[in-house]
Amino acid sequence: MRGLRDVAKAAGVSIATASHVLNGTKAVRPQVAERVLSVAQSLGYHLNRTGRTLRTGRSHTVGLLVPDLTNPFFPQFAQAVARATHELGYALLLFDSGNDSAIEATALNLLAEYRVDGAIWIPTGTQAPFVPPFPLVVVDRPLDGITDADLIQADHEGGGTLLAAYATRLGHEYVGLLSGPQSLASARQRRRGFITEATGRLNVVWEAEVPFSVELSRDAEAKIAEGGVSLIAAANDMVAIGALRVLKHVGKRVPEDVSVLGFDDIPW
Amino acid sequence: MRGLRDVAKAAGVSIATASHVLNGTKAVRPQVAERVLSVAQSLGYHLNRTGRTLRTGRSHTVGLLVPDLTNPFFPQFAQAVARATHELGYALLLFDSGNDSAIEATALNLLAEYRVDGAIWIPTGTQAPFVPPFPLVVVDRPLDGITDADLIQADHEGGGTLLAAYATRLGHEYVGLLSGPQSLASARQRRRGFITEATGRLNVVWEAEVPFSVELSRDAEAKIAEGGVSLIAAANDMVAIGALRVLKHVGKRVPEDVSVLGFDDIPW
DNA sequence: CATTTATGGTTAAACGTTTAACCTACACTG
DNA sequence: CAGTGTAGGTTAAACGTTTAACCATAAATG
Repeated sequence: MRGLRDVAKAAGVSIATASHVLNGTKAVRPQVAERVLSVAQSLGYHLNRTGRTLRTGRSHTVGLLVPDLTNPFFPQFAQAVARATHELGYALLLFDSGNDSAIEATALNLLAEYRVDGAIWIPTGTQAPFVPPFPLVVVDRPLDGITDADLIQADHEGGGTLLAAYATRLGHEYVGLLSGPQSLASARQRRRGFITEATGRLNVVWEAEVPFSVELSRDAEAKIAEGGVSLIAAANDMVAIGALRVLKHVGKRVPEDVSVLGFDDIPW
Repeated sequence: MRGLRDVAKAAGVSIATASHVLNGTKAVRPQVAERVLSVAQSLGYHLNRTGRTLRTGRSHTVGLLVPDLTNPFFPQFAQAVARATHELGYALLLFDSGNDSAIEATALNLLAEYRVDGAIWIPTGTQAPFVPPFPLVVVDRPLDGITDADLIQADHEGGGTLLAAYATRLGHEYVGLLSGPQSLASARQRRRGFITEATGRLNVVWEAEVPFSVELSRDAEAKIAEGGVSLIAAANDMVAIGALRVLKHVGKRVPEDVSVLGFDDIPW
C-alpha cells in the first residue's frame, strides 16, 4: 500500500510538504500542491490513520456500544449518532454486544485499544469491566462505580406512570404486567412508576418478568393465555409484540378481548 | 495513557520482554511474567492497536458496510458477521451508509484508512468510488468494474419465480406487483423471475417501483388503493408491510379482500 | 542599499509496537 | 574440562504520520 513517502517522492517533494498539502496545514505553491494531489489520486493513496493517531494521540474516532441491533430501537439510535459524528468529522466505531456482558467487555476493551476519543455506551448490565480510559457517555442504565461519566436517561419511571394512568383512564380494572428484566435500572424504574400509579386504582392480577425481546418466558405465556385481565401492560414494544403473538396463538383478539400497551414506539 | 514502556519500567524489565509476556511470543520465567501481568493490570494498560498495526502492517480488523440498519434484515446479517469475526479473533468495524452513496464512499475510505484486512460490502448502488485497497466480499449486488472481489448472491430470480408460482398455486389470477428499486441488481432479478413465471399464468394488472422501505411512492399507494387485484406481490418484506399499511388505511382486509406476498422473512 | 519580514520549503524527532539479531549464563554432552 | 546447546533476556530498527525548528530566497521597508 502506498504511503505518504511514495506520494512525496513521486511528486518530487518532501514528506512534510506532501503532508501539508493533504492537510492544508501550511501554505504551498498552488503548482506543487496540485502536483501532490494528482499524484496522490493516481497512486490511490489513502491516509494511514494508525500512523496519524500514533503521532497525534487523537484518533478522531468515537465508539458506540449498544446491547442489541435487532431491537429496532437501537439502529435508530445508532443512525442518529452516526449522522452527528459524521457531521463533526469523526469516525464511528459501532459495536453490538448482543446483550452478552462478556462480549461487551471485549468490545469496551477494543474501544480502548483503538484509542477512541470518547464513547457512548448503552450497557446491558450494571457493571463496567474496568474504568474506561476515555470520556464516556452512559445511556439509560447507570453503572456501579463509574462516577465521572455523563449519563443520559429517559424518564422511565414517568413512562411507567403514564402506562398505568392511561389504563386507568380507559376504564380498565384488572390488568397484567409484563415487566422487563429487573437487573436493568430502566426496567426497574418503569415498573416502579407503573406500580405506584396503579395501586388503589388498578388491580394488577398478575405480573411476569421477561427479557426485552419478543421471546417471553413460559411463565409469562401461561399468564397471558390464562386471561382474567382486560389489559396487558408491557415494559417494551418488543415485549408487547411478544404478548400479541401469544394472544393470537390462543385465539384472543386485540383489542376486542384484551388491550395491549407498549413502550418505545418502535416502527414494527 | 499508560504504554508498554511504563509497564516494562514498573516491572523492571525491557519493553521487548513485556511485549513477549503479553503476547506469549517467547519463553519468559513465570516469576517475571507474573510480575509483568500484574503490573499491566494495576496500571490499567491497554494495548495500543495503532502502534501494533503500524508495526505489523496487519490490523486484525475487518469492515462491514451495510445500506441501512433500520431494515431488520441487516442487523441480523451484521450480528452473524460479528459473531464469526469475534470467534476468529478479529475486530469488526460496522458502518451504515444509510442508502447514501456519498456516505458510502466516505465509509469505504475510512475502511481503507483504518487498514482493515478485508471487508464485506452490501452496496447501495452499482458503483465503487475507488478500487478498494483491501480484499473485498460484495454481497447481493455486483459492482461495475470491480473484478477481483468475491461475490455472494441470493438467488433473487429464483425467489421472484417462487412468488409468482405460489400466487398461481393459490389460484390467483389478477395480481399487482410492487417491484423494488430497479437500480439494484437484486430488485431487477426478483422482478425478472416474477414476470417470467407470471406470463401466461397470471395477469399483472399493475406494477409500481418502490424503494426498499415501508414508505411507498404516491403512485404505488394509489394503485394499491384502487384494487382490482386479489394479490399483491412485494419485492421485499418492508414493502409488503408498507402495502399492508395502505390496505388497512383504505379499509381493505388481509387476507380476506386481498393477499400480500413478501420476500426476506424479517421478524416484523 | 541594508535590513527586516514573509513565503515556501526541508530535516528530524517522536508516537507505541513488534521482532530479528544479539548476548549472557548456565546446563548438558562426550 | 572443552565444547555445544538452550533458556531467558536486551538492543535497536522500523512502520507512517505530524510538526516544531530551521533554512533559503524573495519581497517589502526605511
